[in-house]
Amino acid sequence: MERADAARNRSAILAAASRLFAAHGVDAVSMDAIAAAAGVGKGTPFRRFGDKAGLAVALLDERERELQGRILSGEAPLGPGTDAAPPGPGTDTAARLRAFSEAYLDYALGHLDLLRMSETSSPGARYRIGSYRFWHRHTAILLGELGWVDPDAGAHALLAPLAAEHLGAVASELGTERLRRAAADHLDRLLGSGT
Amino acid sequence: MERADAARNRSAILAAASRLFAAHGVDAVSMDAIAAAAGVGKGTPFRRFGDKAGLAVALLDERERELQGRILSGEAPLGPGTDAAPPGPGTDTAARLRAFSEAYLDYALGHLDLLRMSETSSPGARYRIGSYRFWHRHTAILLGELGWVDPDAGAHALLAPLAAEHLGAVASELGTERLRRAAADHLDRLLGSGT
DNA sequence: TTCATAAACGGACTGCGGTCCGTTATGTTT
DNA sequence: AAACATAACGGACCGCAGTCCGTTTATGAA
Repeated sequence: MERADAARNRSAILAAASRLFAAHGVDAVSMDAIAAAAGVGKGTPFRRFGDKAGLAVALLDERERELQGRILSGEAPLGPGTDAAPPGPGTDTAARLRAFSEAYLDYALGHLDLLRMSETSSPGARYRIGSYRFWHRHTAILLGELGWVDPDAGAHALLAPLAAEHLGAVASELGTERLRRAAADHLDRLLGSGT
Repeated sequence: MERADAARNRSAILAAASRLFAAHGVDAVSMDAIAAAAGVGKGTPFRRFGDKAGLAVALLDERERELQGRILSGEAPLGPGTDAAPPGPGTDTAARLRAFSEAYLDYALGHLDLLRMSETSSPGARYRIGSYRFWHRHTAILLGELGWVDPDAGAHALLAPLAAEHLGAVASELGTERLRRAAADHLDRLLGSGT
């Protein structure tokens, strides 16, 4: 179990990081500054969170879990719904994918800079963090239900345009409204719009 | 025009970088090391290429231009072919997109680490470099010919799974063969496989 | 209460990307 | 050929992410 001082420092660091990120932007805040603001030594944030990306992940954790909860056990179309039947061709799998894409977009666009920090700090970071594995697994399962040949690979391809890096660039070039419409169109084309 | 010493240093730096990258991998080679190996001061590579990503772009330039040439004026299906007719619904636009995807995959998988360096150094780097604008423009034009509602946004979405970061992660998880098949499948779904 | 142990701490340290500015080379003009 | 203007140079310098290790502190056992 976690020692008392460790727990105290963890929350102090998270609070300081949250405050400084909101005030100056994620990129403009150094780990030194966070440690100083939290009243801890420079090494502590690294021991606690690994690196700056890990800190971002920890800050995103709460919102993330909420979305994951809605997916796992929330209402349709995002979640499985109250339907007692086991998941299968009966439920509208395509609708669940569409709902996921929209919900994820909402989540991501609301925390773009934090998400980008969590995904782009080290090479391949995005694909290693737990949350990506979750989104990937969820997507792959649904694609499997739809009969895709290689759901794992398909899920990666489906998630690629949802990367923070991509969203940030496209949103700033085309605006979020066009981005949302394009994401919906894209999914319709992949899943078959009418089906 | 470029001064003689500048030209000399530029090629010395490119040669040194190419050699060191091949020997130790892109990430393991510092700019200091490149400058030292090229026999120039530490500031020179930065003045010449801006940053490490710019150096990577310069090294990719030749291969890149070759592919761009084949697209602009090469044979079908990648290029417009010898067809004297103006581009339009007559030529097989979907086939050109498929050919582009395959050719780009070959190019990218052959230089993954260099490409990743060029795309992920600074936030949004990928979307600013000239070559991305080229691939995007080409793709958008073809999507326009196919009657897509928002070809610009569609092109971004189509290129997202071709990002170096994405290719690297998926290739190391699923292998290049599965990756290639998945990319082809993905495009088939987006364009309509039979059409 | 004391003690032992292991966890946590903190700040000095390293290496890197990138900048700055006084110095030097280049090529042009007279 | 000499002087001039300016482009290019080079290395000291900065800030940051991340590491290391001697020191401190929490905690459970004696």
